Amino acid sequence: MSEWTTALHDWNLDPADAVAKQREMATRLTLTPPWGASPEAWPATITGVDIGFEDAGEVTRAAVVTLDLATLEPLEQQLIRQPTRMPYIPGLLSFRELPAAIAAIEALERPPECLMVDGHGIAHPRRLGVAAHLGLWCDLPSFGVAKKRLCGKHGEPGDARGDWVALTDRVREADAELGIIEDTALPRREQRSQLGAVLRSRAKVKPVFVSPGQRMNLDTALSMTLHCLGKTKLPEPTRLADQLASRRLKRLRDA
DNA sequence: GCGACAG
DNA sequence: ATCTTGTCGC
Repeated sequence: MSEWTTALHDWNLDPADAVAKQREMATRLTLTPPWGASPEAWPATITGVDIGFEDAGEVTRAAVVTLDLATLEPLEQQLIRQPTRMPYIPGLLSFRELPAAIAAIEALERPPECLMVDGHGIAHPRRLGVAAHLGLWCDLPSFGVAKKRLCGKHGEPGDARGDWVALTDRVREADAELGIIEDTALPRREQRSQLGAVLRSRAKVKPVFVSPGQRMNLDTALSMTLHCLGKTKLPEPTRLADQLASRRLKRLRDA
């Protein structure tokens, strides 16, 4: 894991180059979904993506689970294991997790139509969290559902499932182009950017952070997340990918 | 200069 | 993320 700077597909990146690459890629994001916030126009499936590790991080495990979006029944799943090539660096998570995630997605027999990723979408310092990066790479609508905040500020959402508050951040480089500055009429000094939502997915449980990725907006990402909610804090696609990627399931009852 | 910091 | 059992509470 010492030569992690050497190759990620066709990239040859050290941290500074990765950051530059993120700025460039954020430029190519399109926050317009092919369908709206109402279920009638949505695709037939949604694919949950998550990454886990073993051997003190030496091995990366990428799991993808495709569910029928109407019934939330699992249709197909893939699990890929490969040597880890990069350490974890806050803000550069996608460079560590994407190679394996992409391999898992390519292994799917049924082409994914929409991706729900464990992590952030544009709720990232340079607006390119894992979900956005992966959606851009696959050219698929994508959004992120993260368990912790990476950047931005927010209040406390209400107690009921479905309650949410906005996650906003100071305006950054890509924001005008992305169209996420909430009030362009305000003095530059007071402008804020709309990154996503802090959603109470389950009563009395810490909220999750929902943010759009590629070809997606907050309304639709929120609607889809709520629609995919089962009885737990995490929506089904991500929850299932999570238990697949996490080694505990394999240890307890390997099947 | 001092924190904060997805998985 | 991961190392880890039982346990308190809705």
